[in-house]
Amino acid sequence: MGRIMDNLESRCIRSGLKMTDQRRTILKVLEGAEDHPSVEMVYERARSQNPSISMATVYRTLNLLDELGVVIRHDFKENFSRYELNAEHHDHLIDLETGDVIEFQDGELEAIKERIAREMGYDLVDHRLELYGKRKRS
Amino acid sequence: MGRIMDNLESRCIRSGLKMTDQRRTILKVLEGAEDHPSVEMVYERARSQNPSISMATVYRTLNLLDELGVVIRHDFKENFSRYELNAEHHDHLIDLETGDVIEFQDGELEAIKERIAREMGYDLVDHRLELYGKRKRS
DNA sequence: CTAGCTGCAAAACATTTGCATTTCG
DNA sequence: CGAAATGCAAATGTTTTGCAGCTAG
Repeated sequence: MGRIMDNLESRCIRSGLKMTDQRRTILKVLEGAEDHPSVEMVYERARSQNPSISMATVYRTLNLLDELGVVIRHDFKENFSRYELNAEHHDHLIDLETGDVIEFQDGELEAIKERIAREMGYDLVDHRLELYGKRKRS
Repeated sequence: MGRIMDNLESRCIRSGLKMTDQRRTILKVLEGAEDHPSVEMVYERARSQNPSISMATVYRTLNLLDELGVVIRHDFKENFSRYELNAEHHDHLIDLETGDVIEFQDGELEAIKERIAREMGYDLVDHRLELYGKRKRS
């Protein structure tokens, strides 16, 4: 540990955030997450490490981190949001049967997105691509 | 008119839906929409043609139409849903400055989406691609 | 010390639902 | 007539916020 967390922490501090226990805990939860946790999940995991943390703080913190670009907020076809640390760009494939979220990256795809935006007279600021599928039988 | 609406209506009837004034009005609103209206907007437009229509009915109807595949529900990066008639497939570019939603279609892109899902061992059931951009200057 | 955080509970929003009544077929 | 649809108001689930007290820097 240490390396990544320090980077995260210092990035937050450089952005003018105060480092409280709650925030440190939330960052640690995000760091350790191998999935794309919902706010509820971040809350529960944080709470198990540090019971004195409230839902409101989790929401406020995730919103801040999102604005700073430290995390990415996802709104898949569900009625709640999920978050993940903002690492290298990738897209998502959602398994419709299990709800699993699988990451993937495809250079050709990235190039095409850029091209399309450009052709339409736009600078691409952000984008999202989600594939929803069922595991192939046989 | 007539042609499209009859198709819509008969499609609904064939699916076992009763054709009420409210539903006819909502279908007409969707037919006339050149944008991607929110539920609130569908409600207001429907209401101006037929004041005896309630929000609950708009929600219930749009959900039904979505299940039947008559409309497509979009959840862009906003905190509400938008709907449009289910015509030929296309993706969306959202203008971050004006909020305008622009449709586009790109065959190469479609092929790549299929390929990626296949390579990962999935059958593509649904997908969404949204580009968020700012109009190029100069 | 004090701007910024926090917890709590209440509010805000979009959306759904229970129920009594009306309507389509 | 009977199943399905409607309006209304209340309930829901997620996310936000006002406020008084706490804490990092």
